[in-house]
Amino acid sequence: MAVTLKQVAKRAGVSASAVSRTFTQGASVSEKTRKKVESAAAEMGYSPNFLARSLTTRRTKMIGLVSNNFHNPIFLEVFDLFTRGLQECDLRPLLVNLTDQTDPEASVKMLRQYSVDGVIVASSTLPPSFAKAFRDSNMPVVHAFGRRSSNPQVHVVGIDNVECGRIAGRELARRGYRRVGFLGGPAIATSTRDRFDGFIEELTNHPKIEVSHSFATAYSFDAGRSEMCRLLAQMTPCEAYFCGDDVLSIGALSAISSAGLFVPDDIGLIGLNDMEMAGWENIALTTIHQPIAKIVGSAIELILATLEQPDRPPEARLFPCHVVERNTLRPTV
Amino acid sequence: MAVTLKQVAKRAGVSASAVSRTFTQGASVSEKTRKKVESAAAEMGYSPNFLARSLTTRRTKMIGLVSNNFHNPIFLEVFDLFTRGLQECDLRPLLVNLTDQTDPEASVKMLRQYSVDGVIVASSTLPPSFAKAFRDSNMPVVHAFGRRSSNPQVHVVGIDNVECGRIAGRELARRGYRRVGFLGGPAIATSTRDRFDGFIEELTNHPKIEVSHSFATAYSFDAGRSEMCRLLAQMTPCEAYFCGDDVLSIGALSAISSAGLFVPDDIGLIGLNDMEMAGWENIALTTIHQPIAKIVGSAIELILATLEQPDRPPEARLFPCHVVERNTLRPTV
DNA sequence: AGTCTTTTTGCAACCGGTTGCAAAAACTTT
DNA sequence: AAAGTTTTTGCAACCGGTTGCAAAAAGACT
Repeated sequence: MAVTLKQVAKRAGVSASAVSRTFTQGASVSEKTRKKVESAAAEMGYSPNFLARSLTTRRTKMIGLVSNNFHNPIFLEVFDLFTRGLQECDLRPLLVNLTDQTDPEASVKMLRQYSVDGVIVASSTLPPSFAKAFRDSNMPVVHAFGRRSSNPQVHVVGIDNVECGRIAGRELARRGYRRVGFLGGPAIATSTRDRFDGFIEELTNHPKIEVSHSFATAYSFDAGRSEMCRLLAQMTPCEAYFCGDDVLSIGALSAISSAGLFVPDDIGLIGLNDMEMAGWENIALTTIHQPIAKIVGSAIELILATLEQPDRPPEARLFPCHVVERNTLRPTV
Repeated sequence: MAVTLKQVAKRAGVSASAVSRTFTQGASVSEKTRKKVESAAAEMGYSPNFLARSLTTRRTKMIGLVSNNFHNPIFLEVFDLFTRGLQECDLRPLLVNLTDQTDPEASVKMLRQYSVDGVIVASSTLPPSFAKAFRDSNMPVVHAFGRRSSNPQVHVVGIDNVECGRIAGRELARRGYRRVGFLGGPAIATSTRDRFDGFIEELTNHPKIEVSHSFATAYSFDAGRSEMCRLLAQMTPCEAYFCGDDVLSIGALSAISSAGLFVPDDIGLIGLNDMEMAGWENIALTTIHQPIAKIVGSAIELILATLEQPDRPPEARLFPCHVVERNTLRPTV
C-alpha cells in the first residue's frame, strides 16, 4: 500500500541506495540526484519506514514510558511534560500502564520486543529494583521520581524525599505546633518511607513535640479523605499534619471540613508536590514544591546522554524543594 | 546484542523457519521440534523482535493515541482507561501530544512512519477533519469524544453534545431559574459549539427565561475562574450557569466563593463530565455524567473491529448522559 | 512391504530499508 | 591530455524476522 523506497528509486531513475542516502543525514549524494529523488518522493508521497530502518540502524527513537500513577492528577502534568519534551527531541513515547503490577518482567520483555531505545520509569512508588531490571536487560533507563539508593545502579532524577520530610518537620515546629502527625501514602512506597524518616529525624530535635503517624492506602483523594476521617474520630487528633502528597492533603482537607472543622484554625496541613490544583483558590494548600518540570527535563536529558553513551555511570540528580506558603498552616508564632 | 532467531535455530539444531513457526500462532510444528526450540530459546533468553516481524506481517500492534487535552484532569482517567484497555488487547499505545498544534499533517506522517496499526484521536476539541486526515492516509481511526457529523467520514465514539446542552437547559428551567448563562469552553471547540446550540435550543421552549453566554479561553480551571470573575463583575450576573465542563465549573466555583457568594444559594452551577473530582466532598458539583469508561471501551472495540475490516463503514456511537445531582443547583421549586 | 495421505521441514525469496566496498564519474593538478 | 584525487554511485550483503512451495518424514491403509 504505502510507497516504498524501491518505487521511488525506479521513478527517479536511480538506485535504491541513492534514495536511502537522500533520506539519511550526512550521507553522500550529489545535489543533482538529491533533487531527482526528492521530487519523485514528493510526487509519490514517500516517507521512509522507520521500523525497517531501525532494523539496520538499531535505533527506533522510541522510549518506553512506564508508570503506575494514573490516579494522581499531578501525573497528567508529568505526562504532558514528558511527551512534549520527548517529541522535541524527536523521540516517541510508548506508554506502559503498570496498573497494579509491580513485577518488571513483563514490561522488560515487551519493551525489548519493541526495541525501544531507552526507558523512563516515572513513578514515586516503585522500588529501585524495578528500574534496575531494565538495566540488567541492557536498556538505558532513567528512574524519574525515584529513590536514590546508597550505591546507585540506575540513573535517578527526583527529589530528596528524606530532606522533604525534614523540611516539613522543621516547618511545623517553626509554627509552634506541639502535636503533629504524618499522614503518609502507601506504607510500601519508597517515597513514603523516606519522607517519613526525614520527618521523624527532624522532630527528634524537638523533643517537646509529640509525633504520631499513619498511612493511607494510596496516593489518592479517597485514601486521604478516609484516613483523615479515621484520625478525626480518635480521641485527640494532632494540631497539624504533614500529608504524603497534595492529593492526599486535598482528601484530608475535605474530611476536615466535613467534620465541621476549619483549616488552619483547628488543624494545620502541609502537603508535598505543589501540583497545579494546590494553587487553586478554593484549596490554597501550603505545600512543599517539587520542581516537576526540572525533573522531567533532566530525566530526558539524562536518557539522551545515556543513548549516546550507554555505559555512563549511574547518576542521581536530586533537586531542592521549598515550602510554598498558602493558607493551610497557621502563621509563625 | 540481543539473541536472534538464527542463533536459536543453530542451538536447537533446526532451521530458522522452525523457530519462527514455534513463535507464531497456529503454524505447523511438531511437538518434538517445538520442545527443542522452546528450551533453546529459554536458555538463551530469546524473544522475537516485533518490529522485524511487523515488516512481513504488516502488523505492529501499535496504536497511535493522539490527544491535545493534557490540562484537563479528566484526561488522566481517559489515558488510564485507554492504556489499560489497549494493553489488554495486546496493543501498545504510542502517545502523541499535540500541544497547541491543530494541523494533523505532522502526526499523520509520523504515525505512518511508525506503521501504527491504527489511530485513536482522543479529544473533544478537534474537528472531524482532523481524524479524517488519518483515514485519508489509509489508517484505521476512531475519534473518541469527537463530534458526530451529518455524513460521517470516520468512526466517532462519544456523547451527543447537543443533547447534553438540552439536558442542562431543561434542568435549569426545571429548577425555576429565570436568568441563566452558558459559560462555555473555547469558542472554536466543536464540543463547546454543540453544547451551546442544544442549550439555546432547549431554552427557546421557555421564552420567559433570559439567556446569555460567554466563552472561556480553554477547558481549564484558570480559564473558568477568570471568566466567572469577569461575569460577577458585571451588573447582573445570572442566577445559574451551565459550564462547558467540570474543570471550568470548579474554576467558576472558586471565583464565586472568592467573591463572597455561595453556591447554590446565590448562584447555581451545573457542569459536564462528572469527573472523579466532581464527586469530592468539598466540591460536590452537580453535573452531567459522561460515561467515559464506556466511551473508551467502545472506541477500543471499534478500532479492533476496524483492524480486522478496514473498510467498515464509518459509525457513530453516542452514549446517553444523565444529570448527577450534588450540591450546586438549588432544589426543584 | 508398498502405496497413498497428511504433516512437518528447510530452502529461498521477501518485508523495507542501510551500508561497506569497489567501480565510475567528476574534479584537480601538472 | 594524462595522472591523481575526491566525490558519487550501484552492487550485494545484511538487519531479524515470515511464508509459499516442494521435498522429506511420518502415519494410515491395503
